[in-house]
Amino acid sequence: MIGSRPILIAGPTASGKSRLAIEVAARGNGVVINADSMQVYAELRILSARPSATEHGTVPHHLYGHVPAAERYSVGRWLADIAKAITKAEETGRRPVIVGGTGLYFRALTQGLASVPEVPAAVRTAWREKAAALSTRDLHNLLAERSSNEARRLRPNDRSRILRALEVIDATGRTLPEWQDEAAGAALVDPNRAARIVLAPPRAELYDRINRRLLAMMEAGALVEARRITVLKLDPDLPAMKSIGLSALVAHLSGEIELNEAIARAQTESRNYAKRQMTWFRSQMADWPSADPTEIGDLPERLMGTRTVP
RNA sequence: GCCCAGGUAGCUCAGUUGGUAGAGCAGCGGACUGAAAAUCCGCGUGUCGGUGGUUCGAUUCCGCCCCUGGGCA
Repeated sequence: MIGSRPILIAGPTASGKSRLAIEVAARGNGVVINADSMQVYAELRILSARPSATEHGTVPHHLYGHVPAAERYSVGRWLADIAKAITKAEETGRRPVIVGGTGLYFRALTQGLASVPEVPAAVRTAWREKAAALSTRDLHNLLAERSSNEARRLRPNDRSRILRALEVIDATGRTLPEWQDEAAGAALVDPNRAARIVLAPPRAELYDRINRRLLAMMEAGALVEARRITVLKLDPDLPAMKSIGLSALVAHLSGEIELNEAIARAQTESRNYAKRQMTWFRSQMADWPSADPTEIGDLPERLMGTRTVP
């Protein structure tokens, strides 16, 4: 557990988190640390809305664009990375300002992550190849043969969780819930000792910002960025390839759809995502204070204060 | 002006041999432990373009009108 009092800023996409984080870090001798699963990828600067070097100003930023899109990042790797980043911040006497939109990352940070052994790449690859020819139902049946409990726990259509469950059983001989019960990881940050906030703009306002930001991304060169990524010929199954808007822009680049349709699709995906984020924050992080960033008021002061934030 | 095809949910459309209608998308709610910007679950009343007529009953059949698209002039 860390000694200093970190500041945690969560919020849906386009809610203005990064700006707030930079302001707070600049005024409070802090470092900004990323808690967003897509902003870690080097090739996704515009599409992931990663703050640019000029936006960083004089504030140090960590865990932004430090992973090649060809790699498979994960919450486990992020947790290891952020442990180092926090330690480093403390050594230099700076306060960590952890900002992002990935709810799972905040959960792992503040509640710990089960110490499941890493599934060997060979096992993962084997399952991926095997799964390619199988329906999700088939996979669910395979899971039921190995553990009826796991099969019952997961929906028969939930392909990504079913695959993960199969991999874990195959690689470790135990199920995920067994690991979670017996190998609960310690939390890196005690949420009660951190200053934390969930930015929650009114829905209509947020959607408007999302739609406008997509247009701004286009002007900033999102198409060029998308093309650069297609040139890499990466496995479409990689996490970075699931970045919002990427498939729509690629579809346009290959002549399948008009530009305005690609933009509309990317905007819709982004709105859908924001909605899922808000659901997570509401239910999984219900004990976090929330604030409407459109009337930000003294939020930076409250976050920096030593004991005014509940 | 004439001919043809349409006008049904916010959008794209299906359908009702006459008994007031349902898909996809959008939108809304929910789940969530190493792919999480992932993955999954749930939610469908709308003058069936308007107006007359036929009928026990019309969104459905008939007349007229309006609108949209295409064609002919």
